[in-house]
Amino acid sequence: MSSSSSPYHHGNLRDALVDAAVEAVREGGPEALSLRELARRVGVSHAAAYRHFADREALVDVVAERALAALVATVHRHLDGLAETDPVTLARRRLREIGVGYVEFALVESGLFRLLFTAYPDPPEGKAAGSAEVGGDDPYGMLNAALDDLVEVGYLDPGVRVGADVTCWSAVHGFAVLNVEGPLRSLPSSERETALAGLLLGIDRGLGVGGDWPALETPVALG
Amino acid sequence: MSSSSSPYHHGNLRDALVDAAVEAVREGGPEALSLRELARRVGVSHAAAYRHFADREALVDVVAERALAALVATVHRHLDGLAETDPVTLARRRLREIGVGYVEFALVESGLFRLLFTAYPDPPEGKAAGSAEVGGDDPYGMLNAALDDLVEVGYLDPGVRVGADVTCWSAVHGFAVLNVEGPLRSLPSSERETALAGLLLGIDRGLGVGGDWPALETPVALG
DNA sequence: GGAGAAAGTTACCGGTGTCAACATCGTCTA
DNA sequence: TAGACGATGTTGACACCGGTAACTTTCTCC
Repeated sequence: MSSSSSPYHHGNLRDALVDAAVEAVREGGPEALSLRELARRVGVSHAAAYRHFADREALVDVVAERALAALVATVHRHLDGLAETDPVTLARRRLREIGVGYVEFALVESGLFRLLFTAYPDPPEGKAAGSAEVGGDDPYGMLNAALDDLVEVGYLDPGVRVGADVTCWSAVHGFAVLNVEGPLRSLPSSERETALAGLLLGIDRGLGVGGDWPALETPVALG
Repeated sequence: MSSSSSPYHHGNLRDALVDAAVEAVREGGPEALSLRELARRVGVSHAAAYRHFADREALVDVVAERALAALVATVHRHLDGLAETDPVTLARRRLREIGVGYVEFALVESGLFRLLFTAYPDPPEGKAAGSAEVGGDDPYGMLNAALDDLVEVGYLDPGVRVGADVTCWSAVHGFAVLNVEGPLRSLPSSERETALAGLLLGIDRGLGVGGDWPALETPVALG
């Protein structure tokens, strides 16, 4: 009497819960992640989740990992779309596309983005901790790699390089936050794009070593 | 028999609730703002609050106003501490002190800061809406005033002026967010200060019209 | 001195996270 | 092959939360 209807054991509840959680967060942000609601959706009793997650936070952390991976994927996609021969221009456009991808993800997947930054999987911090850090699979690593490239091709002064990572991250992240959940959230998207273009241009110009490089001409398109 | 013990009517429940709410948020952030807990603290039944606030959100909005006022006050305090004769240097240092004050507030009053940006009292947006906007009593207005000053004294190119407001706000806000609740939250404060100094220097340098202005020398001190 | 509004109260509803006790199932071993 | 055991899922409770309705007390004003 167990074969038909619903089996007592779900089979892979954990994965099902995570999938449902990701979906819920995509649609309603972090505050839409309710264990009971998830259990309901998956067709399981409200306490079942505790066999797989210590508490709500533990599930949030797993969703955050997924969100981070998705963010990295979006940025990578932007990077891969780059066709450019001149190494200096390529490096500059790389940095810029990281910013565009970051902001695009924040706007398109705002639920995941918001959750990600209330539970960021442990920080870059000391910059010397983890092994695969620079260039690794987090936005900060990619940013650092891009900045190092800019130094290598001679566009970025090594002295300026030091604080550039935090500055770039701050600017782009701040733009994203202000536009996703902040006071700029109802800006028309055209204005938003020109504003972002201006910001990225400011970064590019502010970083340049002062040579006679022409400005990057490509417009910004989000989404 | 109403004079002693506890009078049926509190007297000024509304103010008491707001005060208690501000205190709770200062200590525990937005998620610590519970109507029932507040009612308990003030010594009143849990439903009493609904005579003064439509719902929780309404109280949050009032706290947000207070938070905004406190933020503005902090920035103003930094601005008032400026003694400088040269108009260009003064304008540049004004812009910088706005950034420092903003970040300082975010770090010192992190609870209020976090609440503020989940319920920002309606946005600058169209830039043409409200009356007392530029130079008014919100950080965005102060920022715009400072940038206009920079144009007036000849430090900032009018063409660059256009997007400068969003860029500056994004950079400083992003820095604050990353350091308050984000991946940089456990950065040692000395590193934090040098990072902020670098960011503000980047802004100042990126905005400069290219004259022979010397770099601002003052270090950043938070708190 | 009433009438009526303002500002409290209690009692309830549905929602949440979390835990303890119990039921069921697969699996591994005596 | 029988049975024990651990993994997994269920039920029922508890303590919170925000919110509403109905009732009571107090203040104010005519």
